[in-house]
Amino acid sequence: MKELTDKQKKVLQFINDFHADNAMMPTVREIAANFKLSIGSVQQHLKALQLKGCLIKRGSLSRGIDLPNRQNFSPVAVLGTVHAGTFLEQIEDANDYVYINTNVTRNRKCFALKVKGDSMEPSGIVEGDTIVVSQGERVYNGDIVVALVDGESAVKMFYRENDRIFLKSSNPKYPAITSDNIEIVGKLIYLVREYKG
Amino acid sequence: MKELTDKQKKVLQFINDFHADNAMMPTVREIAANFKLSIGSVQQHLKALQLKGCLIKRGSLSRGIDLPNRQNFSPVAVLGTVHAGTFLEQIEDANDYVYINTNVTRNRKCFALKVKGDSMEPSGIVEGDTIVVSQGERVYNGDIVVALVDGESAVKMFYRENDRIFLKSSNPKYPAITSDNIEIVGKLIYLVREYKG
DNA sequence: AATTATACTATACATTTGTATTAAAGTCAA
DNA sequence: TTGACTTTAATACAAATGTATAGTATAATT
Repeated sequence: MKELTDKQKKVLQFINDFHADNAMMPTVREIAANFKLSIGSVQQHLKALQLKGCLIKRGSLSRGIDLPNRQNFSPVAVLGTVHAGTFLEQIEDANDYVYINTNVTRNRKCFALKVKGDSMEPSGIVEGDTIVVSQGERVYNGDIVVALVDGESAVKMFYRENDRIFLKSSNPKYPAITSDNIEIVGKLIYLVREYKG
Repeated sequence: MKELTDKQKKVLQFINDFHADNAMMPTVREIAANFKLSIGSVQQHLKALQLKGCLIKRGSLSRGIDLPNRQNFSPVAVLGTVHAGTFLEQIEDANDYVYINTNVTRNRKCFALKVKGDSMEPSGIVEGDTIVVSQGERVYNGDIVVALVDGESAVKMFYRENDRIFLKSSNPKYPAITSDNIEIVGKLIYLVREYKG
């Protein structure tokens, strides 16, 4: 990316802001109106930004500007609650979503869960946290997973020793779990926490 | 919001997905093409969705669909590292950003920091976490804050007792801090953690 | 039977929007 | 000065897009 002139920076900034506010890219004329410029002048700026790699045109679609470093977010459904240590409560109508950058969710099959309990507290997972779980991932010793043990689900650290799976809480007051009937649902890939009040 | 028909749900879902993928709303004809429908049919669906409050039209702009529950994200700059317990390292060029829903950042002045150290581990804040701090907030006992103590910065729990401020680590191996020269920089409002590998 | 809501097609028209062309003036470095 | 680049304007045209109209059909409700 070459250096941008002041005016080019301002135009790029405006495009960015406009998109953040309106969820759509501005038209040539909307940019022109903002800076009190002519259409041709804006065309020139867009052309320069394109040459410098800071802007992409999508054919001749309307509002067809795109930004190379655009951030994309996709909704991940919060499907239930994990009483970290024991059960998973399924939520009936999944109207709750967390929005995760597609850089993270790319090519993955994900869902999210609300955490209850303190069994993973020393790993930094506390009550109220929302965890994002990716299904069908390869898991290694020490990974944090959501697993089904005899039909009940929990968030635990995964360990395989001599072909036997152990699920350990990071909080020492809970014992490690092992069973012939353990199914790994998915692996933790993301966590968000909102502090309210 | 009234009940949506199956077809209306599908159309709404497509609009949502299209926007997530392309950062712009689809045109009437793009929707029509996706479902192999006529323009008029799509117009009908959009009209119904609008009546049911699930969709907003912005005048007669191109791609002028908007969604009432559209999620907006704004960049929050990651300004440095907090060696949770001691220093704050300032990062020179802030090219790192976290994107936070504007529902959270609304009307706030925020910045973000990378966490190092384990002094807040029992509160679920561990090394590598990115915390979002809001400046100029009113803080109450028990809130987690970023504070300057004699010029050095740290993430701690805030307590005021008899007009004296105490900053406590949740990890008991660190002592509480008190000083005549404590400045509260901001209050923790959000935390994100990405599990890599 | 009449009404209402849904679902769909086909076509025409008006507006919005991107693009091309031409022209002029300013800046900066070789 | 020349030349390259930037900045700006005015205008015209083509493509994309929203909107309106007219008509058919089905299902559920009154």
